[in-house]
Amino acid sequence: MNHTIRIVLIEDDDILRMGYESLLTDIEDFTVVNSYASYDLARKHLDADQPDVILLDIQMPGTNGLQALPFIKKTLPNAHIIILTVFDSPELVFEALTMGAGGYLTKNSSAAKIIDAVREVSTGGGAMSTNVARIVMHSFQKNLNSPLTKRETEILDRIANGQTKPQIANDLFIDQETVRSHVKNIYIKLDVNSKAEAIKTAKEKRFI
Amino acid sequence: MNHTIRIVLIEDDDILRMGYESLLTDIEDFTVVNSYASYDLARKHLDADQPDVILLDIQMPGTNGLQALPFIKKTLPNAHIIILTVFDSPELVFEALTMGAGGYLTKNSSAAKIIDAVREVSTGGGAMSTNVARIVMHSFQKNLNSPLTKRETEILDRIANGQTKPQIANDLFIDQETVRSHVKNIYIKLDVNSKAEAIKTAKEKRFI
DNA sequence: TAAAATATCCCCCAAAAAGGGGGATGGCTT
DNA sequence: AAGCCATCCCCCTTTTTGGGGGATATTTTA
Repeated sequence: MNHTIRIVLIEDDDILRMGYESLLTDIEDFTVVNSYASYDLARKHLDADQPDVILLDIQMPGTNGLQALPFIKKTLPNAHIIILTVFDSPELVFEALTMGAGGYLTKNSSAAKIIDAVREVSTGGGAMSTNVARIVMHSFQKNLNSPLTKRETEILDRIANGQTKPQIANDLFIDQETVRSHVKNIYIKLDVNSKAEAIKTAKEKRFI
Repeated sequence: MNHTIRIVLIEDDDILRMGYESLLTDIEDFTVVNSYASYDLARKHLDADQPDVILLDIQMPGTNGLQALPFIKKTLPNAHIIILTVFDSPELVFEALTMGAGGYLTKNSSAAKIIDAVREVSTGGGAMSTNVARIVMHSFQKNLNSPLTKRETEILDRIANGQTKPQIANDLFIDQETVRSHVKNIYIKLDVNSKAEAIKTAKEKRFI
């Protein structure tokens, strides 16, 4: 199959945009159908462009990349979007990920990585620069030195999922009073005295 | 700096293990200090091996990779661990991520990807095969067609974090009764009638 | 512009849950 | 033998919840 990957660039920096365009155009099965300096400029053309992959800058004049993402997904549900950014703060990364980008590259990514990423997302894969991967993996990592026992962790986890003590007791086939005892111990260990505080503390310290 | 990256392989498949060893040994700044068919065999040697990077298979006889991970991290806190697996189920991926691996590769990864991954994790970066990246990114992606309004989502999110209505009211500078109204509407929209159900449903449908 | 959705607030009520205190018991590990 | 762990029991008050019935002003959308 000699299917050409149709690419649209949305990047406000002229130099970078031309750089990407030149880089990607040189790839045999890539076609850069259009490139724009902002989403506001791109918007009315996207439908006609019918891109398979959109390289989308976050910081842009007017509608920024993250704001544009939902609109793009509505207009072109089948397009794969790769976020480009110089920032790599956890907050921005997670916000971008929740918006449903197929890839997230920091701008220091090498040419080879960018080309790989385009190919990956166009086939439904995921692409992440190593900075982003590190941030994401760190967010998953649990604290291995939790003061909580297995049972306590199990129970606090259920509390964090909104279960009441009676429900938890029922699910775990133990008495409500047992759950209560565990909760008491959890509160002592975390030095808190309410559900909300326990959840907050436990999440901050990655006990759950 | 001509620092050699010391690598240990723990992989029960003889062919694969030798394949990796041959592949990695050929890299100038890589040294495969040892390779083992199981964690149980590797355990007593790891301290002497002092690896920078450990390639760790998940499915193994005896202690499997995920079970071994906490022990390895305790023995060698500074070693970077790359999980190798043929499976790529979300459950396994997330479990491995919570254990604190620095990389997660599926076994269909190309030689180049493996070499890249070793280099990445040895410098504290993250490495993820595209399959894994896809799974992880999908887990973050929120449902863009949530029936909940911004305010309702905000409130449900706080409920999911264990906050009570009075606390939420206080934080948002609104009346408890207002919070109550929103909660009522949330329950109607989600067709539930308790906190726990609302959280469960909203998480399943990725509204929060 | 008119209708719908949204965000805000008010009252009634009973049932449920939470949290603080005080225990006990058997099992397992160190 | 001492500690931790998981299990269960009782006292008690306060807080929270959820179901019902509204109102009103702003904002969005059709």
